[in-house]
Amino acid sequence: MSSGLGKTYEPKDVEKRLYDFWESNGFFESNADHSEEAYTVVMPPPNITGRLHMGHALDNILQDILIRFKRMKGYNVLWVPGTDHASIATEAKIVQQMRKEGIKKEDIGREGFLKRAWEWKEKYGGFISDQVRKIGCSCDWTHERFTMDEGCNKAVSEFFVRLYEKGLIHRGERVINWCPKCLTSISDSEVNFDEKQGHFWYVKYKMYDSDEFVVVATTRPETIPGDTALAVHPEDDRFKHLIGKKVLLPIMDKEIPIIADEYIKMDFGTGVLKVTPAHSPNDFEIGLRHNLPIINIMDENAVLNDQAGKYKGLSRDEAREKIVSDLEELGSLIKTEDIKHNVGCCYRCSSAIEPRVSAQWFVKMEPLAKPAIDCVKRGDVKFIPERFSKIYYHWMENVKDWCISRQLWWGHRIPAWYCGDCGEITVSKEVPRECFKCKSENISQDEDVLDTWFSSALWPFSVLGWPDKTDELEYFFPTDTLVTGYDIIFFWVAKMIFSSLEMTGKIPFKNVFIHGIVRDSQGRKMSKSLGNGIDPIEIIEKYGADALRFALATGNSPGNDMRFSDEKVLSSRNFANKIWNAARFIHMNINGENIKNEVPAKLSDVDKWIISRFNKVTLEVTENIEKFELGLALQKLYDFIWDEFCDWYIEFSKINICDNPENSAENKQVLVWIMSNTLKLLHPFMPFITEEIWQSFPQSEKSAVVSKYPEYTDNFNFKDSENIVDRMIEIIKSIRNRRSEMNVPQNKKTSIYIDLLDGCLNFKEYENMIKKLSYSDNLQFGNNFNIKNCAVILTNFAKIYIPLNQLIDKESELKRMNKELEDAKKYLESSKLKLRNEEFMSKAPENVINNVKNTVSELENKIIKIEKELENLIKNS
RNA sequence: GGACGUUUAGCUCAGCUGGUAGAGCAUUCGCUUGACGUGCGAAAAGUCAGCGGUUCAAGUCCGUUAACGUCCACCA
Repeated sequence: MSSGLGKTYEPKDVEKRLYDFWESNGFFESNADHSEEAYTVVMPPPNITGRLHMGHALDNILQDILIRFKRMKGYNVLWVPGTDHASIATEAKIVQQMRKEGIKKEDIGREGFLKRAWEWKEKYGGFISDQVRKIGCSCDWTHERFTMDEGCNKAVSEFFVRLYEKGLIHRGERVINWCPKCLTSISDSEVNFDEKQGHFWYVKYKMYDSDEFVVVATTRPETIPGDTALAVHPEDDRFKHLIGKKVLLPIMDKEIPIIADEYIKMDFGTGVLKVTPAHSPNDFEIGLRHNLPIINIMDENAVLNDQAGKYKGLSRDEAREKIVSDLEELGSLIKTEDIKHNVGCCYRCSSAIEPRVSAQWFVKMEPLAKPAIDCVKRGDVKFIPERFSKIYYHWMENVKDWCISRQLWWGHRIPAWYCGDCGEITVSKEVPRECFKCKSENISQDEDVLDTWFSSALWPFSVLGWPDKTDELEYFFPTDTLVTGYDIIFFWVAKMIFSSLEMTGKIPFKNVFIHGIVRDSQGRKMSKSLGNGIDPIEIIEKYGADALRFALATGNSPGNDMRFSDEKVLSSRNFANKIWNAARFIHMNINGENIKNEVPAKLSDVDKWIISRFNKVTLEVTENIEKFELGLALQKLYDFIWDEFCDWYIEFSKINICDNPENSAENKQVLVWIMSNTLKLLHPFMPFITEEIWQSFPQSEKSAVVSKYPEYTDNFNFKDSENIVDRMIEIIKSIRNRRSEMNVPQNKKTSIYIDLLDGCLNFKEYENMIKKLSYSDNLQFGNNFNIKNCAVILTNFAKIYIPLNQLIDKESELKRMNKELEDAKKYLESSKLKLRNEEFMSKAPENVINNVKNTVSELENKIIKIEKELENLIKNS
């Protein structure tokens, strides 16, 4: 950029060019050269299902801030990007796409389908990397990975086989969550419970050998054909005499036993439970305890099968209707009650889950959970904010076995082969030629694929080469920080922790930095069905990536949700423009001169003031980022740049450069130096604009990306100068304030007389600055001015007179002064009260007491002055 | 049924280890000031949800209540 450029920052002109520059220079690349301490982040791989949404943008931006910061801090930084095959989600998308073409999965077969899926992956995976680049993420593309690439496949097999050999993976028949629409099993984490309106049907079950009957309350009469017992509590006096006897299963004309089990709650429903082992996890357990038959009455589409007798062929909803009416006809239905109850639904398609017994693969969780809990308890893995560790514990401590097989095609095929002869299972990393037991070659691989989280669980180390012992694994692992949303703690974070401990013996990451979700301006979750989603790429095209980044990072506090609104982006864009123009101003003034980008030897108080302030901001921002308080850090940079640098230092400089054109070299040098270094501080947050401007000034480094992050130094603490300039600002502000209160327009200049009460301060050097910035055409310093008809401002160190002649309204001035007096007296009283309080005096720390003492003496002075001025005012009127 | 979060200016939210509350947007007034009107200067605006406690001192720590929100569990 140069001074000849436009008044506004145009992100479109720079973003693509700079990203290419960074990437082609290899600034983001890293290797295990052991040069410096490593800092590693693996990107939570976005699903290849489509475009990135605002949540991804937030997640990636937070990572990029940390990564760029650490890189500039001198770490050997590795940020691994990648995408997730997202088994079920992607498969559903492809099926949906195929449906539009009138094709079914079965039409093209497994191979044909996988071919299509890989084409999908190429296309959408590419979109996503492209979008990640647009956001400005400085990840190492030479390390880009995919959860189904060769290395990850190898890791998945290794993981599966090792767990299997250890007895932690097994295949078995259990009641699992079956989605009749996705046609696959899903894990417990993938079931959402939605409250739905339903009914309690009270059904009569007649005793087999008497006219006595019991009543069962059920929400699912369609499962009656699968009932294999009724159960009551063993201590329930109402039913004790019936235990062991048989009842007639209505509509099926079948006898089933009444059993006793402690699981039954006497005070719930009628106290009698119909046991349907094939269609309820709890009933399945009861069935196991009592050796009950397990009758699966539904097929994969949740349509009733042969076992349901005459109800065969009906969907579960049709069957419910039919069975209820049949029961009614038989007189077995006693009453129907409306109830609200929670129904498990598929997290993807929202259809009601059908608990269904089937053969699936499971990971035994208990032995894995314990070390995973311990490593967080020990603090090896830290959650930020800390409260999320509680959620993690709760889940880990109650975790059930993990169902990992899915009846899908897109994903990692289960590395297990069944022998057609002896029926044994061969589990192997390599494709086996024969059954390990009977050596038969008549073997076939399991048709199912693995849960998508099975491969994501390995992500932090599979991307570094595991299971091979690579240099990268040695050097970059464990990774440092995982950045992710709280909505994914169970799905992913927990699984990575136990998998890593089990496979590598190490934690996967030291910190888990949790952020909230991005909501719309009304606080609603962004969703497709609501149509309130905002596309981050559209925002970038309209306002620039830096504006998007600023909007998402500012005011963001760990773990909390945030709202996204146009106003926020707009003010972010304005901030970018502000910086742009500050730079334009500097360029206009240095006007091609060869300015050294360093702190000059000779400094004015104003120079020292801004350097000192910059130094403090550097310290605070660094500390904030290290504590993951990114929103706070950014806020401080914003305030520093806008309020201190632009509104004051640049304004001071204008006057100085104008007054001493031949003597302003140092001033220009400070402008360039502060600007350059502030841009560095800001670079992790707004990489494009900072780089663009930074490069326009003389630099010894090639790019802000690889420049050294500024550091706090004691050499730049100029307390005295800070004090002087702060007071100067106070004087200017108080004059502006008073003028404004009296409705003096800015284009009307006034005289100003300043009586400095504090001998050690000499503002004369800055006379012109004060004069111009307080809209005055005549400024005088002196003592004991005697000026009539003027507004008087009293500060702790100065008495300022503004003659306003005809403008001054004595009435309002009197009123104002009286109020000022009153306020001061009030404040004085409360301060004095403190000093009289013995406990305060004995217990409060000395500096607090001194502060109060100072306040008291200042206030006392002020009150005397105000009273005197009041007297003058009255005398003169 | 458990757990957690939020409650601060009209709106959206900051406020770290306790020391008389801040920003952005909106509002009002004034400004073609030599980078920026995507700007400059100024103003108004808060019983920090209620109650109780600890403390010399509470927005901040503890307890409790309420409203809203989230997660977990789930009984047929």
